Amino acid sequence: MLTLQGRPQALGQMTTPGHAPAPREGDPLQALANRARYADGQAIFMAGDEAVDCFKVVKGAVRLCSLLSDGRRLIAHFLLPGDFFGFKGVAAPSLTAEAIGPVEVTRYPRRAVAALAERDPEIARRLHAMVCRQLTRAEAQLLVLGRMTPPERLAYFLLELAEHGGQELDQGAVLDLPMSRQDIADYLGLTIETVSRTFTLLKRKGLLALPRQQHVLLRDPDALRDLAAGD
Amino acid sequence: MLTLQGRPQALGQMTTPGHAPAPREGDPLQALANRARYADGQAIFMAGDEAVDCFKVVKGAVRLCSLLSDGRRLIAHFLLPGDFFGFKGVAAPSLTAEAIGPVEVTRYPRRAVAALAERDPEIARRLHAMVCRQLTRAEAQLLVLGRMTPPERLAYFLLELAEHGGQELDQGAVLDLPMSRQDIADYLGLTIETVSRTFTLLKRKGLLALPRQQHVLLRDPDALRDLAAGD
DNA sequence: CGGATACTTGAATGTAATCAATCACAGTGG
DNA sequence: CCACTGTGATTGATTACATTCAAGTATCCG
Repeated sequence: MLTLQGRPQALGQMTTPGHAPAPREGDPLQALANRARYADGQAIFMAGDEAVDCFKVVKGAVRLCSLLSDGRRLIAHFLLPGDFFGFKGVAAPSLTAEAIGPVEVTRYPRRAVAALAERDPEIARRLHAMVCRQLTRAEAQLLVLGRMTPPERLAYFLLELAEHGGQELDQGAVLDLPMSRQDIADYLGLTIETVSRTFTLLKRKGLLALPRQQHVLLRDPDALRDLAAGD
Repeated sequence: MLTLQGRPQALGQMTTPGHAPAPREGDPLQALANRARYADGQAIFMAGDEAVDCFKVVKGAVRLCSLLSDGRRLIAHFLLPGDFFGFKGVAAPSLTAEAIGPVEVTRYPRRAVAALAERDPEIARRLHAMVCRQLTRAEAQLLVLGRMTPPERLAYFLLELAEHGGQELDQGAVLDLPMSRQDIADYLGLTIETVSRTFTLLKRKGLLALPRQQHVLLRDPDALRDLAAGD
């Protein structure tokens, strides 16, 4: 019932080649691109501020989060290399984007993107498809936060991350977690302790191993999939 | 920090006049419309099935929900008169739409809507804006499900409902709840008992009154707003 | 008015949160 | 190279709170 979407927000097949800043002919969007870097924890944009740019992650990871005044935090999305963000609508963003570790992004001026979408229906279609995918993704996550147990949530998270890479994970893929346990907790609506205990639980059950704190070996992807599907 | 969006998915200002089936000249979308009725509990479309139509609620209420195989359910959205649904992307819907009580909807054939959007950039823009609003709404709800307490969740729900009507609620608006306590529970990620107890709690605190089971009088909208904002 | 359903309330349980300490690890400087 | 230090992660003990199980009560409909 719960199906994981691969590559949640791939807007196209732009395999940005390394660090070449030259616009790629095939993609009019890429002509608008420029690079930017952010340090660990730095805000890329803030909820409520006027949105001036759209982004694509090139290197590193980004979190999109909401914050309550008493410090409670929820991370709505993690963005990894290849993911686009900040493309939603024209108004001010409702989420804050922050760098997880050093991050490198491509930046597209919002006005130019909008103008391009006006002229080029194909671009408009791609932007629309992107937002639709994000919505589907968010809806799946509502079920996770509203009705799933901690082990189910963690399995969901790990598989989502694994499928982003697109790698076959049937032969014990090793997953690299760029984010902290606190980030994972804030993504899954749990505390850091519960995330830790749940890692330990899944380890004891033989579903995964933790060779390093930031590395996860998925020992039994099928069992994890069953968990993540909630049945 | 948590801002409620009024009229979450108003696609236009189509003030559909009662039961007139005639297409309205000003709106090319309306030319595609036809009517349909559904009985209480009836599925309008099912997650996974091919999407053939888009909808607008005319009368009654609709729930969009996910279901796990063991019966756990989460309602992602409630749709009320004036709300559009089923407009997301071209693929199969990820949520099931069900009638809450007898429902009357306008139906737009998906193919025709897509074709219209191809020809008419203004329509495409409206569709895009609609999906963006839904995404923003879903992101706000992630925070609710992931980090808020039961009273906060209920206050959020009630205000969201109140603001849908667009009425000024400063002078004790009476709210009509078309859905059951179980529906509210499945929307807020709680059990039916917790929803009930939370109603009682807010009643004791003087924030609201329940003249009938389905009617809520918002006695102190400001306090409710503070609760819903989580601070 | 009767019966069914939906909602509320109560008591007990279980689970995740909290509070607190220990452990592992990366980075630094001796 | 290795002890030292600070941060982040894990583990343990306790608490708080929503869930579960179980009556009771109100409401709606025929």
